[in-house]
Amino acid sequence: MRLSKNLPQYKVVYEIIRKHISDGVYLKGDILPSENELCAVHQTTRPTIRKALDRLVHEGYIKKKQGKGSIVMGVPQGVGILSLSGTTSAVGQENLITEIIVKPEIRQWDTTNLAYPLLNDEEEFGCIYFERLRIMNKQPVFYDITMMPNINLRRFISRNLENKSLFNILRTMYDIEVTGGEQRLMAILADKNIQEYLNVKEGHPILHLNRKLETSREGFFIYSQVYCNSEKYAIFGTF
Amino acid sequence: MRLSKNLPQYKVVYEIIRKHISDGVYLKGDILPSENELCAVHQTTRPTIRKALDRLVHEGYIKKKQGKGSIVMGVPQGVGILSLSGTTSAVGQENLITEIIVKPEIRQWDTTNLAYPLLNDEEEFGCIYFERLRIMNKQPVFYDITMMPNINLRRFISRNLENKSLFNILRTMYDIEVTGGEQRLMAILADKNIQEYLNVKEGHPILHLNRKLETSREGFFIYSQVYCNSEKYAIFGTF
DNA sequence: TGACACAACTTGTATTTACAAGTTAATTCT
DNA sequence: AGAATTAACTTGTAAATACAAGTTGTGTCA
Repeated sequence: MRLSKNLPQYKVVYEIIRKHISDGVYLKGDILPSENELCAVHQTTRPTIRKALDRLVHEGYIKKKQGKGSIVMGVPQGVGILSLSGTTSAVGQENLITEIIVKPEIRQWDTTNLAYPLLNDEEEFGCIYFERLRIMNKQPVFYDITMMPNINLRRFISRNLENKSLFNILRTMYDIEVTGGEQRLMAILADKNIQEYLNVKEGHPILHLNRKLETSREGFFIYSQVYCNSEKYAIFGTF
Repeated sequence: MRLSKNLPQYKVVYEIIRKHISDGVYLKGDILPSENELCAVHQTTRPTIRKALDRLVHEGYIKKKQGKGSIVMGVPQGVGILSLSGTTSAVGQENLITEIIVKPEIRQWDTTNLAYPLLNDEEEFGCIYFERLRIMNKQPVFYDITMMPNINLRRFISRNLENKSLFNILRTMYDIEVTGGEQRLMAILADKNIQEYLNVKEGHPILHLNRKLETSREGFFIYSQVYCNSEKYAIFGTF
């Protein structure tokens, strides 16, 4: 895959700075080079640089202050709730292990728990289905079911989801970016299944998210259901 | 109050279009006048118009499509969860009644349930405190406690919160906009207090949000705790 | 009639230039 | 030395211009 995609300049700049922040080249509290310096470095003009920075501001990587500069905030802890960055970065990567309960496989859509109607194309192509369990400090915290249409995702079912996040794979391997989405959120009591996976007793309150994620590929949506034991690890999110 | 605030042009344009959408002048599915037309109408240039539209896109009021135009999406259903638009617009205003449990009053901070440390100034000035109950179709759904520092909010405690949302009052009366925030989210079991207010039995799962909202006024944060009976009205949010 | 090509739209990207406004540190004056 | 001013930064706003790229309907040609 690895399409070298002719990105517009401002996105190139955005990607570079973004990577620098997530790689720790710039640390929280640091001040980025001034816009004029960035112009010089990337051989472009202020509006272009500013567009890149706007995006970083929007996603929470930096904050700007007139007269001062662009202050690095670090990798955002999820926008909304567990949202644009995926579960992995929403809780922090430390001590997080992903266990695959059901490996990615192609099967029919299971619409019983789906809060959203399926599009025709989606129904036709079938779905890629998998279940994962996220474990923090030996304690299972998230149990999630993901479904997405089997459209143009070659070799996906053979990919290893354990270490890399789903969003990263889609981003780097298939040039699919999650651009937004909607979710329904509720508190429920753990059923037998959940009790087992999340290791909780009957009557334990569980956070349930039913989500539909939108991507940069038109008509390609990701459906997921997340069950979370929020007893020790409350979900944290900025917006 | 009512400071006529010298807004920059792009914000003026943004406010006008935003109002047109929330007032129903433009309906969902409509296509906005083209950028060039908007330039003519508002006597400005494309970069300015585009900056206004960018913001509308970002907040979910419109979507843009190259070659086609700007498509109206309607008033966004909350960004993240119950977030930038406040509870009122997150669940839709139909059949929503707000009952004031504790009228706004000035008191000391109650830090027992607060997940965030207070700043010195905030502690010093004391806090404006109130509790509200949101009722949908005669069913109590949200119970929320709000605290904010008592800084430069003249006459706030005498304002009527029942019909207008807190965010609207802050926006129109004090020129304070909520720009973002962070929240912790968990599922809990209703305690005695919650059982009574939300009219649920013991052992009922409740959605609990502990939030710190950031505003356009530096150093002014709003702290709120929301308890939600998500049995019938799952919280819906886009991001 | 049907398919193709084109023209007239739309938004997307990029440069250049200019000035306003906030911050900071050095300099100057008292 | 201390306070006030200033100069040199920073980001914020705005205009004018150009071309690229996607969409749509019109028109022409077969």
